[in-house]
Amino acid sequence: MSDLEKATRKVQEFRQREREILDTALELFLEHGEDRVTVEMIADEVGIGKGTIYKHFETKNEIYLLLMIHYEEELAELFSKISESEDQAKLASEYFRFRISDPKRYQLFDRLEHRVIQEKAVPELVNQLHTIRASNLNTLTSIVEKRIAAGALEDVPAQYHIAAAWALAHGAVALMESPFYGAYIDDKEDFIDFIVSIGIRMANKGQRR
Amino acid sequence: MSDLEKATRKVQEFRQREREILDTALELFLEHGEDRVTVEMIADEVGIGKGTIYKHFETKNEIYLLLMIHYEEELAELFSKISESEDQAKLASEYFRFRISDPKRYQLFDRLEHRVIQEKAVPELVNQLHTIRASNLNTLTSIVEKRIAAGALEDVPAQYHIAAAWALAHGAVALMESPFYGAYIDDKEDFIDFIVSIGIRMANKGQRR
Amino acid sequence: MSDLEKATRKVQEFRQREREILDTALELFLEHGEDRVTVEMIADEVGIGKGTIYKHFETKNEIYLLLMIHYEEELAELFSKISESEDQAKLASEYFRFRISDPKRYQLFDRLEHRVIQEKAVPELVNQLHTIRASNLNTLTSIVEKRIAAGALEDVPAQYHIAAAWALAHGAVALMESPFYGAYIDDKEDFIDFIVSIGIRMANKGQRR
Amino acid sequence: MSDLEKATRKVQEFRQREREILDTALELFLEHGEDRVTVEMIADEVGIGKGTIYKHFETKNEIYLLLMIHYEEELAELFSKISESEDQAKLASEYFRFRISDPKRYQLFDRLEHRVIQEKAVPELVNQLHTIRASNLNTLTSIVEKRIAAGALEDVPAQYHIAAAWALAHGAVALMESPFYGAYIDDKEDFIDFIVSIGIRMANKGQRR
DNA sequence: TATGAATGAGGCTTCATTCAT
DNA sequence: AATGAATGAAGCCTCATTCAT
Repeated sequence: MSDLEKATRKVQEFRQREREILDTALELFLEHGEDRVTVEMIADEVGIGKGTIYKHFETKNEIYLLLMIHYEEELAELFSKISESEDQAKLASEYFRFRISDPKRYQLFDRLEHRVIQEKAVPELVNQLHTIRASNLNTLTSIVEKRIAAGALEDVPAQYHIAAAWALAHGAVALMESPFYGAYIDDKEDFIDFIVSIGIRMANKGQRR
Repeated sequence: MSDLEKATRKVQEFRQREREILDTALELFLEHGEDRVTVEMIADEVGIGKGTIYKHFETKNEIYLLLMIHYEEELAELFSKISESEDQAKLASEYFRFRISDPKRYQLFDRLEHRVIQEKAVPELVNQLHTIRASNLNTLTSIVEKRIAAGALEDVPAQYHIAAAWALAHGAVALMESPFYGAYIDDKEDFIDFIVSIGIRMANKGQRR
Repeated sequence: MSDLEKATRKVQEFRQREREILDTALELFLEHGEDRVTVEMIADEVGIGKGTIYKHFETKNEIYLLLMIHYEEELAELFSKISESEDQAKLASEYFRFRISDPKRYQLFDRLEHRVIQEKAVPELVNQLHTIRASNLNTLTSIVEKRIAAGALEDVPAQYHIAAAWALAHGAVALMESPFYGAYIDDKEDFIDFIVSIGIRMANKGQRR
Repeated sequence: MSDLEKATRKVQEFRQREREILDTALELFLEHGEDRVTVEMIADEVGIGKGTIYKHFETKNEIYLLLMIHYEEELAELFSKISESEDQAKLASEYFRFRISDPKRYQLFDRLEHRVIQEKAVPELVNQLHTIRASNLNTLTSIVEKRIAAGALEDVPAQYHIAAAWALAHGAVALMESPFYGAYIDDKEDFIDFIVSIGIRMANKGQRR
């Protein structure tokens, strides 16, 4: 094996390990709650030393943020795939679906963002996260604007459509995940259908006030 | 003053102090974030000793829960006032309005509940909280059922109407409070109008799918 | 015992404990070197818990600085005693003597100051330390100026006399304390006499260059 | 190129690299303070791997000591140059001048020596350092003894002359380098002249006590 | 020989809770 | 009842050193 190949492999292994740490951290955060998970727990679970984690990430907060950024990047990737296809109308519903698809993760990130912003930690990464998000939202906005222009959607600012959908999805997630409110709804499948129908209705044919 | 009067007064003072501690704690949590607020900070702000707080509450988690319970009790009180009046149609919108009225507080409690349940702390109080909530929801449910029966609302399980409203309110709060998404909406007043109109529409005239 | 007395006693005990921590810390620093002494060691030696130390001092650096400040305050006290007496000529030699009297402590503080300034730690306390020092130097300066005016000392800026004496004392301390250079001098008593004679000569009758 | 030449070159390159590491380490220690400089920083600055440093030096303490030894060797070299010349009277003043010429380096080594001795690290190198120093001091001592015999210097043990000069130089360096005391002297050039004149006086014509 | 990923002991600090007064 | 000093478990992070490649 050439030196170059060796070096490449090393770099890949390093990246792989990083991925492994992040995946494990996410799992543990979801399972035990972010407060209960220590850096040492993550290291133990991955099967590496505590110090190794700090070769990859400067602080625990950086782990939080990288997780969030990856999430937002997944979304961006999804968007870029759809954008290439002809059926751009799907974009909005895919966005909605993605946000709702892994509610526990979504809620975790919601809490983490609050915490990280509260502590004013790693502001560069927070900016990066927000930049990606903004880009995703822009993509979405332009799609929605086209559909408004085409008369398919009520003529309010495109942001309103998106924000309302976001809010409904966010709220639905919170509800289903809540130990209390989740139990209040018996047939979740059916309820989700109901929510989706609302989402569609609220976009399409509203007559304000 | 008789011994009884004295005792009564003492009890009242004790209650008053409890109220004061809770109010101060809430203020501090909202201002600095629940993680940054120590029991000592609360005691200092109230002007009492740290130990005194532990005469009133067994743990810090108990403070969290009592705050949440009070919130839910306020809501119950509001309900009982409205229930006496003839205009029960107002109930749903009042519920909605109350939930949205102090978004920071609402979100704080949302985070606290997650934490407290995660840690399986003070389960009796969690139960109590959930009992009050259930009662409030029941009140709400029966109102909504009556209105469905009267043909004023779409005929889906009453819970769906309530849960959908809850979700929309919850999501709208999260959106407006988010440092990122909040900035995405320029004219918040107008957006709230839009959301409210959706809330009404989604209850009234839906034609599913 | 009245409540006031009780409170007073408590405060005194608290002060006493603070003193105890500082004394113990100093001893340990001198014995094992500042790098080897952990906060836990200090706590153990005093016979208290680690956390208790942090009721008295915010950081370990604060302990360093308080120790230095106390040292400088001792010196100030000595000065104020002498200033009241008629024989102010003694002041300079007392200063010299004090600086030289506990060489290990002096050197410890020298190292600590370097470290603390390097780390830009607790700048308020550093300022406080420097303020006391400046005051001590001012006292000294005015004495020396009077003696220059009286023709007892060579007419160079008073600071030169003081700084030269300081430098000689500082150097002598370093020399005696050095494991290597200290061994280079057999009869330390006699050497110190020699140094002192230099100190006197250098002040009195110099003809520059 | 012959194998011998190759080997020789390799050895030279290895030596060169060692020199480079030490130079870089010194620079970094002076710039950021010895506590803040990690082995990794040194390696990065030199542009080599961390592990490579450990091919040259067993521990970080060894780096400290080699730096100090080189310093003392520079001094020895200076001495050997002067010793060959006729004007041996210059020796003492050159010693003095050398010690004072790079005060930051001098102080760094002073701190490092304390630390290394405190930790009882690499005692062989400490011995080596002290051996070179002793040799330098011996050279110096014999010169001074000749000048005493010639009546040029006061008749006290030669060590006293040397130690006094050392102490004065050491103290002067400490004073000028101190963030506090350094600021106490306005015109440093002039003050150094003053100190030097003292140095001369204290050697030449003293009348003890 | 050169590398740099991995290690883990060790240090500082925080804070909910206890308890003697 | 009120106090606040004392506690110590627990967490984050650093960095000299090792070792497999």
